Amino acid sequence: MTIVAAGTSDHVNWLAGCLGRGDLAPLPGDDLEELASHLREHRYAGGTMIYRCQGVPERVHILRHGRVELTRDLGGRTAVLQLVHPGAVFGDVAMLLRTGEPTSARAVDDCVVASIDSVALFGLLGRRPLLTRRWLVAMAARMAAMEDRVGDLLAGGLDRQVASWLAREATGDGVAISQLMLARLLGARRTSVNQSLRRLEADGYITTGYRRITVVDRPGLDGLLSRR
Amino acid sequence: MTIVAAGTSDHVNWLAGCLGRGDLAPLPGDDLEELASHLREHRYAGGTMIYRCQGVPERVHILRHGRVELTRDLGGRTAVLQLVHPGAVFGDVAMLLRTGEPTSARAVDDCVVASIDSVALFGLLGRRPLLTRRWLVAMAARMAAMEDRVGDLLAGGLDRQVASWLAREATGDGVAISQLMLARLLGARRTSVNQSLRRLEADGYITTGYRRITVVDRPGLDGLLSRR
DNA sequence: CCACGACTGTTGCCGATTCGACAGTCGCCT
DNA sequence: AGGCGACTGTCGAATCGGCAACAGTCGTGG
Repeated sequence: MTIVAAGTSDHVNWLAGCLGRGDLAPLPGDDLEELASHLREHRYAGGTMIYRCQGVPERVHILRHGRVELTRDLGGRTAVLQLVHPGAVFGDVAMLLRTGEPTSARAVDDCVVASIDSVALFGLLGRRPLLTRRWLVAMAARMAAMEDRVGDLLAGGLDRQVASWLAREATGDGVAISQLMLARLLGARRTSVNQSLRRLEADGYITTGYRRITVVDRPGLDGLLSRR
Repeated sequence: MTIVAAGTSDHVNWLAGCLGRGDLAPLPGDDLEELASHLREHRYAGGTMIYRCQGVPERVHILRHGRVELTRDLGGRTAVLQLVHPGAVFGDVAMLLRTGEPTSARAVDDCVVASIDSVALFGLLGRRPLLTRRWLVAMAARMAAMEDRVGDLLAGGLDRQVASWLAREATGDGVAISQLMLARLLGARRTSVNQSLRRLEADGYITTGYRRITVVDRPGLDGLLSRR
């Protein structure tokens, strides 16, 4: 892990596109600049821990590059609660609620993570109403994603979960993910996920490769989810 | 459903205790009063729909009495995403994101629901920074609950889910809930939930009655969840 | 360019859950 | 008090996913 000073102008530009739906709650330039001035950038190699389940967290993180998984140890197994994408915030819930952070964060790929001291952010939210509003909208977006996730988990069989996850996560040319990680994300065994994937492949919806899943027939996949 | 004008002083007192953790983001009296002045109160009989999955919602709701379930129709079955308790907000996520409301709300018991026009609330959040901050904290609390929920769903077998739900939901003398509703809440079949309950009962953790589950040995239940 | 670690494909068995069905109980409403 | 609708308890058959094990493939780093 290396540390890099932040707060330069390209940080400000980058920040403007973060924190969820900027179009719904625009931020003035000086809010962005003050936020950027508090940020410090860290790099983490793929597979390393960013933090472990801990007490009240000292920093709130914004992911710049790579992917981060938030995990929780429950019942002897490790559940992956969320896969964080660039531009998203993590660690803020515990900070807002003043509770211990109940999850651990692990870099899936090589990552660049910007972070801000919890106390500084807390003060900032008090002084900058528009930042608070933006944060609220971003939190709502995450909440909607979490509700979708719960819906998937409740809805039915593993095939449906796999299909739903692919429909939501796969961009144009597919997803780079190992079957093992996908299995942990869905709370299932790798062998079962493998079988689901092969069924979807046999039905012509996807193709699979090494650490990669490609959606071939997205309309068909969507239809699968709405029909059944 | 009957409509009652709101905005009286007892509404203000009641509101002060709503919206999650008030201790973390206190609201001045005039913020509360303005919010209360916009509220209208509706009553719904148990079992009736408050709203169905719809377009952009016109009102945001705060539950005053009773319980409300937020459901989503997926894959031919109805999944219960959340069981709303008095003092909690629902319908705000879609309003903040300007999207259609993807869930339906049904009164489980006889309910009293206060609601505010979406546009009015939107304006209010713009004018009242402390209200926005409070709303953010309340949203964070719901987010934490949702993460717990996902953890339960990922963690393991049905017995664990039932135990975990009971540990979280059961107050002093138990919960009033039918096994069918609990099953829909956990995404399982009623017969399976029935068997889990009878196992927990046989092990001396709970007793069951008509539409009621009573936790007899809470320490044991907690132990069950942390150990395994 | 080779070796090793990580990942994928597959199989048989088993326990857990679902499905469909039915009988008995509870409580509310008339 | 009676009747009806909702809820609970139970069963066997079918299905799904978990478990354990192993062989084959990929790609990366030395």
